[in-house]
Amino acid sequence: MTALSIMLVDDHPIVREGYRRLIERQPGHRVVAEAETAAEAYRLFKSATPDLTVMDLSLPGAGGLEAIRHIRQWDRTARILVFTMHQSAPFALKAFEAGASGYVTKTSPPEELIRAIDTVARGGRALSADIAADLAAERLTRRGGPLDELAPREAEILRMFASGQAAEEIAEALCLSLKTIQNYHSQIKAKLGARTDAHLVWLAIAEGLVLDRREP
Amino acid sequence: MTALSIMLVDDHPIVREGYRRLIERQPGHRVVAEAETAAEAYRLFKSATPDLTVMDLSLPGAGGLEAIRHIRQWDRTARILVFTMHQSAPFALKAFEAGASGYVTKTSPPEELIRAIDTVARGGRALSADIAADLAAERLTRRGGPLDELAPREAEILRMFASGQAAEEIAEALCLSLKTIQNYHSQIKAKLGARTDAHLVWLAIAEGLVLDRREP
DNA sequence: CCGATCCCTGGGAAATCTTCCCGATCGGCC
DNA sequence: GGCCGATCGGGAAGATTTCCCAGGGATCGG
Repeated sequence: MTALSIMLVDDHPIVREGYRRLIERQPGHRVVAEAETAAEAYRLFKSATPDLTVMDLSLPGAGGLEAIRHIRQWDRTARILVFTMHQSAPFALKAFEAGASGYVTKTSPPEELIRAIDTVARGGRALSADIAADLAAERLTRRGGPLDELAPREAEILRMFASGQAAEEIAEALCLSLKTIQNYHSQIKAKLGARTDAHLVWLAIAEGLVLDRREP
Repeated sequence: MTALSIMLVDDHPIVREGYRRLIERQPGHRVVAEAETAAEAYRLFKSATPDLTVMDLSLPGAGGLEAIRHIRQWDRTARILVFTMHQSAPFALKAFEAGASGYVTKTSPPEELIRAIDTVARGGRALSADIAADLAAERLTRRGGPLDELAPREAEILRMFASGQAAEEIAEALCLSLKTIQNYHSQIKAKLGARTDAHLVWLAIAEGLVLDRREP
């Protein structure tokens, strides 16, 4: 096999520069494309067809998760390695759900990124040690997020509420009674121990139910 | 004068690597120290006494702003250039208030960082073009951030509310009537056009009134 | 000094929302 | 079948929100 072709997706040119130098220091690794936005990533992927894509989640416009879904929809065999600053297990889970094969945080030592690239290129899965530890702790303690307490419907309504939708809008969107939404709202606050709507928003953010900046 | 000595402060090793290579490509620029946390930055500054410090705002533990204040408290002549992903005029203002001499976003082309480093080293002030445009637009249109609409008291109450405090708690903390807080709350929502408390929290986050993760 | 204006503080009253309790249905599971 | 939890909503008392209003204080131009 010849060189491994790689596409970089990150909205910070200087940061891309750092990745590129680091990656191309490895023999047999070539960066063949660089994209700044989700749309550009999708477009470039189709023309460059890299063996592997290294993608940040925080992108202007549609977020990185959207980009991953689009690319995977176009090529189900695409290997995508998420490389992001978000040191959050919920983000990592979302990335894998969207179709990523790896998740490495930018706080990791450079060797970890290199190792993850090789692993993912070989068809494997890679996960940052810190995130892996988080997930393990979550599984062991059975309550990494208080969200486990919530029924699916409750979590869904919390997500909509925390993202700013009014109770009436949620009711309409879900074809439910306003009263039902209000009841859920009270129940969710009670279950999570939130005394305030604002507190509820922070909990939703902390659990990765809603994303603070644009999206991933 | 001999070489310009520079300290880098950023919690991502790989990102620091990128900066360092970029900076040291300039003749007469030498990176003499690298720090990952605010505490480390303060400690290293005292021993390395760099001519200029390039600092990210998102640091583990105490944030970058805190580091800037500490360093400037120790050396009022310290030249600090903030280099961060936060493309937000309020963040930039906070940085300058804390004692920074420059603010460049990571979305800027590399040359802008180089130019800013030289400007700040020479005793000047530097500001990213995008942030400068934001500030100008804010001044011109009188509402770049919707928060300009708010009276100081309103902003204060919004901050407390958005950070999760209940109306009653705010009233007690400020020695005001609960009714007053409730009235403010309604008025703030009306002024900012927020239909929902959650929406209000997002606005407060977007304007940098409250900080999502740790601090800047 | 005077009026205009804005900020800060709160009362009143009607409308709305929250909370708590309750019943109903439906699908799993023992 | 019986039990349990998830989902969906009504009812009523209590709390909150909203809108309107008002007085005091500060500032500013005339």
